[in-house]
Amino acid sequence: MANNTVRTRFAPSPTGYMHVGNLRTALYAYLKAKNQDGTFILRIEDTDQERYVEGAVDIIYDTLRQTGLTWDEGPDVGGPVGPYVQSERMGMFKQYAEQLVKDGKAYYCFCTPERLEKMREEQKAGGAVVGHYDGHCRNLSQEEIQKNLDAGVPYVIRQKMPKEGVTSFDDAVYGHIEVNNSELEDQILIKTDGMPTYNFANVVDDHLMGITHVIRGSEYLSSTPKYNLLYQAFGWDIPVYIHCPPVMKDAQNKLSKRNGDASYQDLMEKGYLSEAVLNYILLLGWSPKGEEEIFTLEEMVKIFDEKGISKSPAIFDPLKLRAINAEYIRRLPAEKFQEIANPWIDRAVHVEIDRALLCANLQPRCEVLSEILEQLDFFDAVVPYTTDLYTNKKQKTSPETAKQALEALLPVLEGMQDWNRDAIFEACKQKAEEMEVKNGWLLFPLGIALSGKQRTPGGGTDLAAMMGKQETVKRIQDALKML
RNA sequence: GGCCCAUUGGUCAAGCGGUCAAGACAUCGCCCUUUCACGGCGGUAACCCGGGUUCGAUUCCCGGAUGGGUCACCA
Repeated sequence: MANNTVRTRFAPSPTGYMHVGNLRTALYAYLKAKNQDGTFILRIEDTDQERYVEGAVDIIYDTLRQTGLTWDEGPDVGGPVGPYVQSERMGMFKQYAEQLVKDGKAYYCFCTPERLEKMREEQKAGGAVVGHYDGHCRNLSQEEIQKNLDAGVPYVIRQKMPKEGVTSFDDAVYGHIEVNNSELEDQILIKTDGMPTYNFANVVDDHLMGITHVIRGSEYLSSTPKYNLLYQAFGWDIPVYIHCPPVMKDAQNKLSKRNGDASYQDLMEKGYLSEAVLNYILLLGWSPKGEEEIFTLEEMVKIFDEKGISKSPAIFDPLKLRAINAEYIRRLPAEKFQEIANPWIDRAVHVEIDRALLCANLQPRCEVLSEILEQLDFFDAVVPYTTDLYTNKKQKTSPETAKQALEALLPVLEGMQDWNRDAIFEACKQKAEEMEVKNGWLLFPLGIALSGKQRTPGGGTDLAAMMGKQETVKRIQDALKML
């Protein structure tokens, strides 16, 4: 891998399921790297023990692997700038903060939580910016500092922020953004326990790992100036920022991890295809140049351009996901469809049927694999129904005509030698011609008799072919008894 | 509340001073048809509101409204 190329990272916290918003961030980071022939890095940010969820790291691995977002450097595969698990990097941050203290760009702060609390109350009463640290320890004398240090007074390390002027940066998505430095407070770099704050660790890690493009959610937009002030304090190169708008559940609420169907795992269980999900989230907040919107991962890599990322939040639309999933299913080679449909068919059907023929009928009728279950509920046994199902205006059928139709069909079918789809249909069609009736008049009732349903994956003759002669004849005879 | 950001049909969105304002999903209708689908064809449907700037604003500027984000010894 060449030097100087793009290096992006996906840095999730193992705090639970992977929802589509997270996955989209990973996708974009992967695409950006690969589009430039760069390196995609996985870093696990597991320092929040409070929220740590058992097994969450595996979910991250599994999701990225299943979607094909393979990382070039990461906890398991290693790499030149490891370790890639943040908890294993904890020891190294304090020296960086102390370097800043030496340079006069940061300072020890011995303020107690109680004093901070009191300070905030006073700010509320006065006119000062509420919440900002008042700089109490910013100018302690060397003697005072040493005295406190010697006495073992707990302290944090804070960065000296400029009090005037503006800090600005150019985001690849949002453009030029600037904030007044007076809005920024002296941020804590190292906590009382000696551990770095998230922001600090993030900057140091990204720099040490040579990240050139930081791709993350827009919730970081307003803290980016703080990040940049840190890069500047160290004299490090500032990365390119690509902030992505949030994925919403509706106009008001972000997609929540709690909401079941938002997670990748749940979508898989519901019978969505991994490729389809990836394709949908690609389009959630990003638009391609042309009008094609179905892409393989390889194609995505080729066409991805962060300029296509939109600035406003996008609402997750399950209907569109379904449509894209349906498109993927339809494009599957027949054998492949049968392969992935089989487990679902197994759950619904326990008798022998012609699965190849079934699948040929199922494939265009199935938007999500889980639908297979309800669609095939009539194979084991006819679904209980009433004879008014035979009434169909368009086919001009009724229970009475159905009786005639089935009585006419029964001997035809009983006389079949070769029991296959085309032969059955031909024979039935001939019968219809002979009786001078429309195919539908004759065959619509057959479907009802065989299934007990008006909607089935395949017409009457298809169902007959699938379930076999014996079962077909039996079901017609049973149906006739009701008429 | 301060600051930052956003606002095109129901949804995702193209647009980047002059367009009959793309496309996709959804929806409606027609065709095809042994049900239902697939497929094909067609329809309905949008620039948040005021002011400017300009010969001309969806596009640029300023307000307002609405929505989102952010203001921790959490990540």
